[in-house]
Amino acid sequence: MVEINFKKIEEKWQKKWEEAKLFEVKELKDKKKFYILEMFPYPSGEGLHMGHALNYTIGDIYSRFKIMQGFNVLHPMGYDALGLPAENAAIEAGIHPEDYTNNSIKNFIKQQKALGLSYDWSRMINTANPEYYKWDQWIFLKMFEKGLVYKKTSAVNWCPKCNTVLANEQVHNGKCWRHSDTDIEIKHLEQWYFKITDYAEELYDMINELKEWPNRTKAMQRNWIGKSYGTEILFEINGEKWPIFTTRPDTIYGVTFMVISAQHPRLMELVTEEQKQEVEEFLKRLRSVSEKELEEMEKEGVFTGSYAINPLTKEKVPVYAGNFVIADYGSGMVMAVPAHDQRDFEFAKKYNIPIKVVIQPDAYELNPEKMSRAYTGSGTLINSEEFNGLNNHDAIDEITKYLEKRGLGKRTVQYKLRDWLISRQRYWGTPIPLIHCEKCGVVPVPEEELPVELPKNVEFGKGNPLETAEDWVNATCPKCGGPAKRETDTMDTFVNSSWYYLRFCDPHNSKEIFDKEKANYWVPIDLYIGGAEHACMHLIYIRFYTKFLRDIGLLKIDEPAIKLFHQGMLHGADGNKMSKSLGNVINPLDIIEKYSADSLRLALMSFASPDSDSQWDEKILIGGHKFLEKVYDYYNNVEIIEEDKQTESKLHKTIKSVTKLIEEIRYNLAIIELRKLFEKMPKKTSKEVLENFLKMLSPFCPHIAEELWEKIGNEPFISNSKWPEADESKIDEKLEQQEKAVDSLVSDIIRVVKLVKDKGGSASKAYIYVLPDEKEVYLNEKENIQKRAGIEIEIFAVNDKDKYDPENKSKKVKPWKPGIYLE
RNA sequence: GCGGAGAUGCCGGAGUGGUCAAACGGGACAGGCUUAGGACCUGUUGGCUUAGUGCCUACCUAGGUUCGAAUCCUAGUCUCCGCACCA
Repeated sequence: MVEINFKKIEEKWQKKWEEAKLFEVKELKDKKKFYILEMFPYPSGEGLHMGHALNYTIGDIYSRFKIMQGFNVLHPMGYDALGLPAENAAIEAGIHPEDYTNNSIKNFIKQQKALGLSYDWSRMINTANPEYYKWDQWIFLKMFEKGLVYKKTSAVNWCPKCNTVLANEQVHNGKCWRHSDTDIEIKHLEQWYFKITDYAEELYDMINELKEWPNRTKAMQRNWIGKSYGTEILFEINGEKWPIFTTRPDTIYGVTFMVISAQHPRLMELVTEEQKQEVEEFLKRLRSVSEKELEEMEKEGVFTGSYAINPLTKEKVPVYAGNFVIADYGSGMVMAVPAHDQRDFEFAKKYNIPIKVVIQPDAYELNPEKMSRAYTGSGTLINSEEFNGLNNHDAIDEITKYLEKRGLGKRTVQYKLRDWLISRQRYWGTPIPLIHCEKCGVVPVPEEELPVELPKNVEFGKGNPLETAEDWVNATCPKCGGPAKRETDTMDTFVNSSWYYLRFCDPHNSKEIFDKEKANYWVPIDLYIGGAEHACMHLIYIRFYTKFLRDIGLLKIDEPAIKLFHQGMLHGADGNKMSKSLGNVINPLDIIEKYSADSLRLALMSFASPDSDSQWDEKILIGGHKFLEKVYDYYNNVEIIEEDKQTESKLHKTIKSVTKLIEEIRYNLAIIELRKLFEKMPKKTSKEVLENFLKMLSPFCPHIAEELWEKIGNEPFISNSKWPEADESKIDEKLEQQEKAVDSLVSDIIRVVKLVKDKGGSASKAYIYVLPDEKEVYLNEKENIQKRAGIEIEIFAVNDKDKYDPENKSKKVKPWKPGIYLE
């Protein structure tokens, strides 16, 4: 077999694609568009890792497939360049984040090109570029204008490693999403928020419209947004009506106390003089614990000194401040029914608060004295005045109606989703375009002054670096012209990635965020590919932004992406997550160097289905590499003939299945189909077979496909040639059957030879007896059969007069099941 | 606690009512080629049995539906993942 210089071939075609601007696209009205996007990377100094390579290859195959199918394919790439890791890495390396980031991007591009990815590089974007983040600021101002931006002081999540606050979505299990070893601290700070909760309802309800999103992602989003139906009930405390939210109004007669969140902004209004000290001590203690510890803490609380009046019973119940009530869910205060809620039960036991049973299960009788846990099941109402005897499910409705009639409450819907905390006390992010004026208060930077660029001269390492840029901080108030100060918080980097897909439609527009017509030509994204870990972060934010931009008239779509695809996690060969400390990291570039980009692409798609987790396996890589060598070798020696019905039949069957499998992103199976076809391609075959096999191979292994396409006498490029269509009339099941019959004859001969030899006999020739009308088929395959079975054969029809058949084996012959006699 | 995914032969991994002892790859084994090894080619790879056959046992466990189940239903076991004091 000849040595193949994969590297030379790959560089040759990468250059040609680039020179031909093969993947650059424009809006073409008469062509059907297809927008395919992989989640853009955060360009770290480490360069491309295997997960990136997997992600991009999945997208690239689809993109190439769609191009060949005649779609106008937008397939862009950009860099999510702002963010803390770059800032930290830059500080560590002693260089400016901008230089650090630009180097990383250059490195990324080089590596992505080496993979042979079909991007329209002319549309590349870099979010750290002021021409990009200018539009982040522009959107911010639009939101500000619409009242979707606000500032509030509250308990926030602080990551001591990042040195900044985090959004709710970025706290995973009480730890920072970037530092899984770092406990989140609770701080009370004034921060900027986006009012994403204004969109909670639509974000929740429209999940149903996301027909081609993975179910688990939709489930996670539903869970995260957390819609629940319930009743808001007004409790009077100190002469004032306080609303509380409950999903169990049926238990209202069982309320024996109330709990207000320790983080509630109005908590102190309820605290009496006598209880003040105790409450403050409690709060102080809570402030010193991390979020994680808070979650693991026992339910605790202190009496506030105030009493609430139950609107139905008129009973007075004590109000406690508690550590287990969430300040910004519902109204931050709950009615506590210890008999029928486990948390309330534990709290009541701890503080000796009475327990009142109001729902009796059908099977037995509850005794408040003897209960060891709350009864949360269904049953019949007792101790509930006129509602006694009602089934509790009906009571939910009845009691709510009763309350509504008297103006004491109403049906409502609550969401778990919190507003998006976007303030970050760090440098490498989009500056918030606001100015603080002593006279005028908070004043937005006028649109025409955008972008507010990041100042270059800042000091890193002491709190928020922006505060050290005095020239920058000191500004004039756009309203009164007086001295003022710039906002030094920057925006969460998730802001940048929330609308980047739109900028790709018109990346160099300096006049507006994007041309509406261009954007509306390309959107929505037809196929969006990325990791599942973004289900409750990026994928909620991008939906929110899309809806907002629609509402200000820029877009006509409701959702950013039609189909969402999550690639599986690629683990190291040892089954663990690839990590430097475990030493199981495989670098894509090393593999490209040692084997080839095509081999890597093939391997990445062969480990398992692209959406399931898999392990790196050198053997699969080598197996694929060998396959490509065989293909190359084959095309260099194949003899082209006019027609090859047998293989063409197989070809068209394969076209049918491969097309479907690629469409469904089941690339691993598509590759298997191609391998099966190749296995059956004979030394002499038709151009139709040769061309179409290569076409189908080309999305997976585009370089070698181009090379061999040229070799068999075609003009470049196979990359934009027409995807084959299955011709049903060429699929001949009879030929397939014959092929199977030949296969089984071969293995039958081998089996019988072995049996004979095992019994001490010998066999040097096999006589084969077939039905008369099958004879020709077998004769045509004679050489093939001899070679494969490793024995000389002679074929007779059962009715041949002069056949040699000493044991009368022709008697056993059935259709496509020849008789065999060995000598 | 809530929600999601899954459990298939030595391994990876297809298959989701019959055409399934179950694709494809890897490994192992046998044969060919070769001075030898590698590479390459051919075949075998649940058990028993047989001149290429037939039978039995199999797709986490236990039941069930069906003429028929790896595939559907019920219960259970285990694994992975996400969220989690959301009232």
